[in-house]
Amino acid sequence: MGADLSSTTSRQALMQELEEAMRRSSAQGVMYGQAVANMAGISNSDMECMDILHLEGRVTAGRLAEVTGLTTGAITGVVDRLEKAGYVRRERDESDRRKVFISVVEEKAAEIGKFYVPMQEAMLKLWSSYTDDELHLLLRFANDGYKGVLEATGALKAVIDMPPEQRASLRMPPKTRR
Amino acid sequence: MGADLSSTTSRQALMQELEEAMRRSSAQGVMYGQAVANMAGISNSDMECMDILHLEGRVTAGRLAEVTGLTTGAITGVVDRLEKAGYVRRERDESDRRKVFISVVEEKAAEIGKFYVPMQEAMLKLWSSYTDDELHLLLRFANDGYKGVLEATGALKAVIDMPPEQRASLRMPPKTRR
DNA sequence: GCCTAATATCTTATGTACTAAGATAATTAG
DNA sequence: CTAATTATCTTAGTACATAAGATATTAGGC
Repeated sequence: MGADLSSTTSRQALMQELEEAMRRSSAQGVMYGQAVANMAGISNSDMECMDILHLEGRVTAGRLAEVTGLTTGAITGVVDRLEKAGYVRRERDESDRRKVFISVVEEKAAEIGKFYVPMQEAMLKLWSSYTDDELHLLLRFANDGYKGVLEATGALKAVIDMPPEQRASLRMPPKTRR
Repeated sequence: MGADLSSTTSRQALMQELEEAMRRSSAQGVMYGQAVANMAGISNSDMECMDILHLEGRVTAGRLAEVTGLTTGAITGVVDRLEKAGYVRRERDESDRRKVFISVVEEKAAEIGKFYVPMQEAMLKLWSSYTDDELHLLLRFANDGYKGVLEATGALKAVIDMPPEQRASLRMPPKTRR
């Protein structure tokens, strides 16, 4: 557990502060992303798919559904919009003609990239104030953090398997009327 | 993952790696939040408002609209849903009866809190592997990061004032009529 | 006090993006 | 060749958002 260098209390407070700071900056990051999507005139999901396309390159519609957690029907809509706006192209796989590969139209996508310039500059400025060793620590933190959140996402499913009398009250009736 | 500590190139690569790691973990964090909202049976906006209520305490409907960026009409819907599900209560301000304060029903809201336990445990575990000094560095980083993103969000508005021939293609058709 | 303007929330009409279920089309297995 | 499987698209219905305006309350000028 803790490398308890000074008092336990202050360390606890430190962690609390850290949690809040992380939450704040993360929330602001989400806002930035939404602002970019807005300016580009596409939805959040559309933007998320563009992100995935950049990271993974040419992917199938099914893969997008898998990663985003959206239904294949929703992905059809996403790709329709992105294709119509000129950001991506549909390309049938010639060896398996059921599959549809989605690929980015780089020249057009670069227009979106412009909106990320302020963010990239801010991050660069921020990071340049750290030593290599400090950056390594941050990298380790980010990687461990990712693993931690993944782990927590898995553990979250276990929470649903808790005493049923509690669970019942948490559930929302999926059928609603207006 | 070899680290070349000396050359500028490796520092550049380090930053690139850091950017990607941050992006991944942040995206995963968003996913976690969505999963929690899903399990609690409320929408993302509903959850965001619950968050704000926890941070700011008893706030008016108008304040929620202001912070979330949603219209007041949308907030009416959010509060309707949350109230119906028992998470919040509407309370008219007696000194200005136009205003409606929204306050959390703590006993009910605690049920949502349960879903955050896995995340909190993961973070606690993660942070306990760092020294106090390291945590201070991380805190500084998170705070500076927040400021950086805020700054970038401001700068983003300036990007819209770029050559109009580019902007036109980016704009969303506001094709609503009434 | 009364009329007008301003403020805070809610209502209505409408549009977008989602899901669920199933249709369509291509591939694989028996 | 037929049946099962896989990948995407289509259709019908729902949720949640906006825009504009309705409603209710408060505040200001006379």
